[in-house]
Amino acid sequence: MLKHTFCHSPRLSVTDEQSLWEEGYSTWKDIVWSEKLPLKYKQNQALLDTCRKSAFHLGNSDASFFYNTLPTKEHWRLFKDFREKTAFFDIETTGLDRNKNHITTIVLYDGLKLRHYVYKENLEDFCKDIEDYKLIVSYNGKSFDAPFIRENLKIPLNQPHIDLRYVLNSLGYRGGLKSCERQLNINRRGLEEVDGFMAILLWERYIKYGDEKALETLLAYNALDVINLEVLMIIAFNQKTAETPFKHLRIPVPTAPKMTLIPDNEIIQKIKGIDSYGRL
DNA sequence: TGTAGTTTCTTTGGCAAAGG
DNA sequence: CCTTTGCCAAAGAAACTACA
Repeated sequence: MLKHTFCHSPRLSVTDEQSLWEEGYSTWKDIVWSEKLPLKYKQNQALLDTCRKSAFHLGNSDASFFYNTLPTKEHWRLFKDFREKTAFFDIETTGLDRNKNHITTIVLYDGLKLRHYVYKENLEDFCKDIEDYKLIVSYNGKSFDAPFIRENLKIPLNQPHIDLRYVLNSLGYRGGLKSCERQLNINRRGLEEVDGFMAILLWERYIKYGDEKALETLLAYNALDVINLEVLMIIAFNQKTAETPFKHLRIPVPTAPKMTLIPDNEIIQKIKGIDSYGRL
């Protein structure tokens, strides 16, 4: 998708880009090799420069160049070109306030390998593992997960970051991650009843009683969220490209990876209905 | 070529939504 | 509970057009 992108050039809107596509300018090459361009003087100058730079930066696998020049609404375009270097991630915490609460677990998924990190066990390993990726994807992570990680783990976490909340929102899907999954018929396989609040209670149970099954259930929930992020990203990417002339960019939806973390339904049922003071 | 007038892009501010 | 972001409207800054 990036090779077809022109709207990261100064003074060039997505509408201008649309008209370029309609006039037959499909890729950066078509601009660079063209005798004369159909836009206004300053736009043409900038566009020529942008297309040359873009070819260079894509050749260098430099995601930041595109991230910094594209309008935020168009960040989804980075996905296909940087898919091999993309990490999906999600955190669970003891609450929403990052001054009072801390991270309990993190799950990291790159489409092949699923890794998890646990507070006071191996949480810090996340810091070096995430460095291998050039693009990170989350749901509402720009305002929640990423600032929480920066504060808690003291890392910059400054990779280009696609927040699916806003991508899905622009496609008409709103109401939170679980709601988006339902609208798109994405399965939650035995974890339908777990939510962020229960994640706190599962963690408390693990800490209080050393209940390993509670931790595994929490990690299974955390992992499922992250696995579904990839599916959502691909569906969103396909719907976005369907709005352009470049439908051949469609990505097949992957089959779910095998899960070794097994949620414990007995614990889920037990915790369901407990209020924030731990009473039934 | 210089400048007024118009179009187009960018910045600013207040509001609502989402995460555990 | 708190923070960040996108959205939308309005104002501001650039750049383009027309005309003498």
